[in-house]
Amino acid sequence: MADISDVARQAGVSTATVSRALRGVGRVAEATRHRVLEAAEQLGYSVSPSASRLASGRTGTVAVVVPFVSRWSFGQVIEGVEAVLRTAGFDMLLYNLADAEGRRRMFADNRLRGRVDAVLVLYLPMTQEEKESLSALEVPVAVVGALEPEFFGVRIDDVAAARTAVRHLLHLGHRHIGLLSGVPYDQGMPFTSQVDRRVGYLEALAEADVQADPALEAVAEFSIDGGSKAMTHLLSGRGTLPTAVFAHSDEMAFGAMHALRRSGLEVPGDVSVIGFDGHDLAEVMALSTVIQPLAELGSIACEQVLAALGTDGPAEPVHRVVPTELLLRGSTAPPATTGTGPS
Amino acid sequence: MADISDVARQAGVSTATVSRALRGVGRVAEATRHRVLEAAEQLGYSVSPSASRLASGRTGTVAVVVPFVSRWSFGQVIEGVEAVLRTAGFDMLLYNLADAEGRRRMFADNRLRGRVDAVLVLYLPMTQEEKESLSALEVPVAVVGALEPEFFGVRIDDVAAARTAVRHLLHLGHRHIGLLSGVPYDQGMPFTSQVDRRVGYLEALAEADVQADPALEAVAEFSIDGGSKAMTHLLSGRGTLPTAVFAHSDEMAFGAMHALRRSGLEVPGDVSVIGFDGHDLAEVMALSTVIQPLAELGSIACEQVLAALGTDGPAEPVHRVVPTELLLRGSTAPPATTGTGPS
DNA sequence: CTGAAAGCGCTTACAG
DNA sequence: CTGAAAGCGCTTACAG
Repeated sequence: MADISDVARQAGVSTATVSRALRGVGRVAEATRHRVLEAAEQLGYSVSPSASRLASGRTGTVAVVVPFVSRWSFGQVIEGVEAVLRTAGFDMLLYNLADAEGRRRMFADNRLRGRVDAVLVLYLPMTQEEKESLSALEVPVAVVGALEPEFFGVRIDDVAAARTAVRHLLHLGHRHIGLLSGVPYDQGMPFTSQVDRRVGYLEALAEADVQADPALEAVAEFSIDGGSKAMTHLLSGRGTLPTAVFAHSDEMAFGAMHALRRSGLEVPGDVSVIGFDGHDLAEVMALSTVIQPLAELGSIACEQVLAALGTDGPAEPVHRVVPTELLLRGSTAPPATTGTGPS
Repeated sequence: MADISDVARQAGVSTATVSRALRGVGRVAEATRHRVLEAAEQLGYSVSPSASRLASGRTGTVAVVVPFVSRWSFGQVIEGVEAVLRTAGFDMLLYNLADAEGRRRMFADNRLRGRVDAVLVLYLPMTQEEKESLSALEVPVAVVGALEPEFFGVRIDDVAAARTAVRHLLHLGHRHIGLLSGVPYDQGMPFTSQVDRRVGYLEALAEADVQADPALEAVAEFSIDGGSKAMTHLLSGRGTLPTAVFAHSDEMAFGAMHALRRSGLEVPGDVSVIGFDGHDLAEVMALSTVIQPLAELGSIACEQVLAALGTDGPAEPVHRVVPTELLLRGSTAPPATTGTGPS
């Protein structure tokens, strides 16, 4: 491979000029620039990323840290991030935490040091230590799904979104509303979203003077299977059966619908179901849901750190909250007239 | 940040020894190694990736090139890749082609040069030029979904898998079997899978002496919406209506089921549907499908290139075909007794 | 607008 | 087993 000195020789200039001409920085005479470009073209030259990184300290790379790559909602956010990155000419390094060991490697070992110009953390509750380890990187960090004072951030208003969903069920006449709550992957820290969506649920109930019933809450994984298990748990409970459930994700809602049908119950005839996310398949499943703009959350976070990388970037982390939308489909209806729900 | 010379000084050795001790290569006395490790620990030293790359020529990074990050099946493959990479301590650079422009940037501009030690290409039909651009990288390349002589590769036997699925429909008594075929994202080159699955479909029909009917084939995007459109197209055709359809992906099958229900047709009462992939939601949708081990395809491809990176790696590209499995659920049944399908 | 030169921080034959 | 030194290929003040 030709290197920068080959190009310099061919163009009859110094390597410094080649570097400037190729990157379009500094003052280079038009004619000189032209000669350099031509020489580079002729020699099939492309700059060595490793050398450029070492000399400049810039990597042209952004890390995206996710709990689970293959979960639908993360795919959406990643897509949003990727589009912005691609346009800006940045590379994306994807880190899947997957388990405690992966997590340790990422934070404790400071895996990211020197590898990226910025970090995007998607829906990950972090300990104080983990946050400090990120701060120690001294690069812009944006969090999707929470607003931390020390980082950029973008999220939806989970309390409001959940309240709206549950209000709708209340308006339909439901009084026994179950909550299918998701837990973060390591079962350790609950993430803001989980807590907030529960708060919204409780607020809506309180507004309507409906007594909250702990027996109507079930916690499980953020997945089809989790939703199915949580629903099954509620159905097998000794207490009141719900006539409607609010799930923390559409995938949980799908699992719940499946569990209900397996128990011989109809949606929405016996139990109404409302989900959260705006999954591709929600339409096919006729699922009412709270739509959140996942790809946009990713794009915004990405733009935040990219802006911070610029010379006139913000000095302080910027935070942003984006709106959600309740989309009603066939999975929600008034409760059966007996008002007692499925027997 | 402490650099390698700080560690060397602290440990009372040369930087060469620090480098060897830290990486565990070459001969280093146990006591020396110990002192180096301790010094590095004390100083909070971590090697500069940029410097290490420049000096060694290795990046510790593998590129994964996909047409669409957020499609379910790619997420599965990526997860398989990622698990292997994480264990091996490699980073993953994710490139989403998305459109012709992204594609051009990847191949023509040789974006990958100097950035990675190996490349994994997922389900991407490539032109001769694109393949040459990959070869020019002079790093191991593995393709998932096709077997190219010049690259490592892993795939399923699409012909056999499709044949098995269609045979099942034939055994049930269907004679008018539709094909919902997927097209690659840029509508340009058909990918091996698409072609092969159609071959399997035609072979199964031929075996059963069933005349293939071009009016029963529809081509659309590999998505819910694509499946819905393709199904709608078949239903609105002037020719014979199918009593069963074989879709190239579960997502297409979901879309088809949706389209059928919207037309007042029942699955499998009026039309049987069989999908392909083994999607998370296939169980909830009661979809019969051909299960392919997507994550495993990713892991295998990744292991192929990682092995090639080792000193005793294979000289020639290795190819592998993994088995699929037909899983029957409630979306397939014998045709209505009239034998003419939905009216 | 352009060049000489230092510097980025490692790795790796080579010698001993 | 260990070290001196070259080399990896750029970028960037600094000077002119």
